[in-house]
Amino acid sequence: MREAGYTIRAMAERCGMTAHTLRYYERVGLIQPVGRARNGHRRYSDADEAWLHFLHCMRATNMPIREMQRYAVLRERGDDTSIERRKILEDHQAAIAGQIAALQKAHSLLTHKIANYRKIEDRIRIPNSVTPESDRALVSAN
Amino acid sequence: MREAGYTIRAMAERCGMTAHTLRYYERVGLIQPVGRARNGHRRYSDADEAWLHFLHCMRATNMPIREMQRYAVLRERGDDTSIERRKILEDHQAAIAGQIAALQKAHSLLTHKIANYRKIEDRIRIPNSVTPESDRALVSAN
DNA sequence: TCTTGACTTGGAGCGCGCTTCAAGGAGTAG
DNA sequence: CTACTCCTTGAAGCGCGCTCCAAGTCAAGA
Repeated sequence: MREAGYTIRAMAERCGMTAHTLRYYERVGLIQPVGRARNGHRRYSDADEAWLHFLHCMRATNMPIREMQRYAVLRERGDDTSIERRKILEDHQAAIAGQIAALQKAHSLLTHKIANYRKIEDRIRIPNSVTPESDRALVSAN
Repeated sequence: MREAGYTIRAMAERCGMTAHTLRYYERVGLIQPVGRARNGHRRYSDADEAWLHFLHCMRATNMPIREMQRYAVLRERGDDTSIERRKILEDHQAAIAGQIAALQKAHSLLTHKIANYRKIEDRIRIPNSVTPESDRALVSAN
């Protein structure tokens, strides 16, 4: 069975999802019913791939499935839904900015904590060393 | 019932969690059994608060509960678990870096898509305007 | 005394996003 | 023909992280 388009397996690999997930996305309306080979097997187009990549990117940044569904429905309705779709994307972009901020905060917190652990380890490796005044507060601060 | 320490409600607010979540965290061992007032109500200390803030920060950056449990257990075992704990934090920091990268990629993708939607909207507002050559490819590219 | 409200517990329930199962069909190699 | 692989479907199941429920205790206020 040749015929044009990617098999579900191939597309799953290309998009970094599983075949299960692709069927699931189709079932819940995130992607329109996919073309079929004569034997009934799905055949994905390049357009499908682009859309799936987009979906993957949105999911990977924690857009809920429900929101993606809203977007997908608008997309199917055409260009006159542009403003609503843009709103969804802008909201999600703002959500992303928030996530980035939280992650950066945590990242720098971890930098400090990791440095502190190194100090604790030093103290253990060199048992009788004198802990500098300035570090007294840090060490063992969980 | 006065007595020292924060009520569960107060602590929940301070940490941006619900009282339910605080009990849940205690139940699954993320936090040691909390002190009690004479009537059996929980009373949280400042040390509890610091730890809960840390937990909150880790959860907010998608550290799984299981991993936080591993960390909590090591922390209770004391300073000789420093290396293991540091490893956990370093791994999580790396995970955070990965998340930030994915989010930034999505953020810039959205910037482009949003700009494109604006173009579509312009075309609709000024029906007979000429779409510049350079934009032909972009417009309607979902 | 009665009510109100904040807390306690163990256990059940829930929403999300998949993930797996069971049963079956179609095409290919030996 | 047999065996194997890859696909199909509808439906059930699952892991996570809460979230809520039911029933009870306790203390303060009217």
